[in-house]
Amino acid sequence: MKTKVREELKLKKQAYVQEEILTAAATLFAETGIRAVTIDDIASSLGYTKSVVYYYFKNKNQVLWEIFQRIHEAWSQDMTSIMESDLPPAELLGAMIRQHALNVMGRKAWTAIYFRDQGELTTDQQKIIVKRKREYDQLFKSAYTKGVEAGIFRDIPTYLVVSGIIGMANFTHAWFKEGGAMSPEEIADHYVEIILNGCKKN
Amino acid sequence: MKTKVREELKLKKQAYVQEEILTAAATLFAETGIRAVTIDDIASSLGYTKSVVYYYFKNKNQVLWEIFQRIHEAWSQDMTSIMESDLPPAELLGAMIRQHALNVMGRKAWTAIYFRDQGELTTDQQKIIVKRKREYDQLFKSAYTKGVEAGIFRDIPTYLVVSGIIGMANFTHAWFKEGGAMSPEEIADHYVEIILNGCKKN
DNA sequence: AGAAATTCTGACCCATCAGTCAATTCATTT
DNA sequence: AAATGAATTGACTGATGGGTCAGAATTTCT
Repeated sequence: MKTKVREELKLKKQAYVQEEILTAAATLFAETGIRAVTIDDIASSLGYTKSVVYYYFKNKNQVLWEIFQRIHEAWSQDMTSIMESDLPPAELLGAMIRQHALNVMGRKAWTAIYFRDQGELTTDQQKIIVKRKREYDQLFKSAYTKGVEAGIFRDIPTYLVVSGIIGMANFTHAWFKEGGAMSPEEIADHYVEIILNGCKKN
Repeated sequence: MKTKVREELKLKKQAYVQEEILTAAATLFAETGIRAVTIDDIASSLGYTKSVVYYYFKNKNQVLWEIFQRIHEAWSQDMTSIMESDLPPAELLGAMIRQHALNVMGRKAWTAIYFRDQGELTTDQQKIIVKRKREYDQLFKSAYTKGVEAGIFRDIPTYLVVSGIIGMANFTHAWFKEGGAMSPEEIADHYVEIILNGCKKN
């Protein structure tokens, strides 16, 4: 069946162009905000015309939604693989903070979009994102709770601690510059230390 | 000179309507993002027509810029009055964190706009805001540096600590609900404790 | 009351931009 | 070389929304 081979090739090429468009779109969205970016902008940043984008995506919302999907997939994979390694509470929470911070700094555009532009999605899509964010927070919460139960973390409301961690890490997207004085790893490690010390029971 | 009295009255009335419009605009801007809010939306949320807004403001950008001015004024006033009370480093930094967190939670709309929508300003305006933010950060940095010199804080790069603090506090705007389980003061105090413990030299 | 200033209205213009579509080019297969 | 189908173009439409303006309504002053 040559048709099958051809079909696959076609899909691969399409997938490639789609990813290319998504990457370009994400960069532009992050820079100036979704509303400020036209489909023309996305297309011409790749040397295409508007119609090409519409050939690969139904509409602007689908482009945005696919970006959200990519972000979620990547982040949740990273995080769950950490959860599986059963480290003791402090090390576990530390690894999670570190990973989240690295993710943010490694893909600043993603963070900007994921946390700033949720409101551009449809209400149904927003519901999904809210739920996913809750699940993501939940991973941090359970790690912290374990630490409290083990008597090594102070008994502070977990959502407060977790939000603080996420907020602290997310904010790096606003100031971190690739190739600056500190590497993402150093920055992440400092934050891990601040939080772990800050929450340590003494 | 009756004309003078009249002039003043006129200005007062105008000022009142202007503030009214700015408040309404800020709320809407925060909710859905600046681009998503039309001048009509702002006007009709107050029972006015579009033209009324244009009577009091030159254009949409001026509305936004005035909001940014208000935010800066309020925040920098709060902060400098804390700086003037010469507290010892740890207490000083604690008071600043507390104040910033309270400001954020007290005016969630402002925070959303000030940190999310900077990109909607003109480049000249952005430059001013960037400079102001740097000055604001500087206040925190100097407080932290004092603590390091006094040997009570660990010697972590100050911009890292300060960004962490601001990020943590700012993020409350995304989850804090008026009338929830914890008061803004309690939340602020917890964050103060986490940071001070996290940075304490031991 | 009547003049003068102020505030407000609604219709209008114009640029932008999401999304469509018929037609064309290009690549692949037979 | 002809046929099939994928990829691309560019012109078009329709809606939206920023901003203008001439005049109407209202308030204030004399």
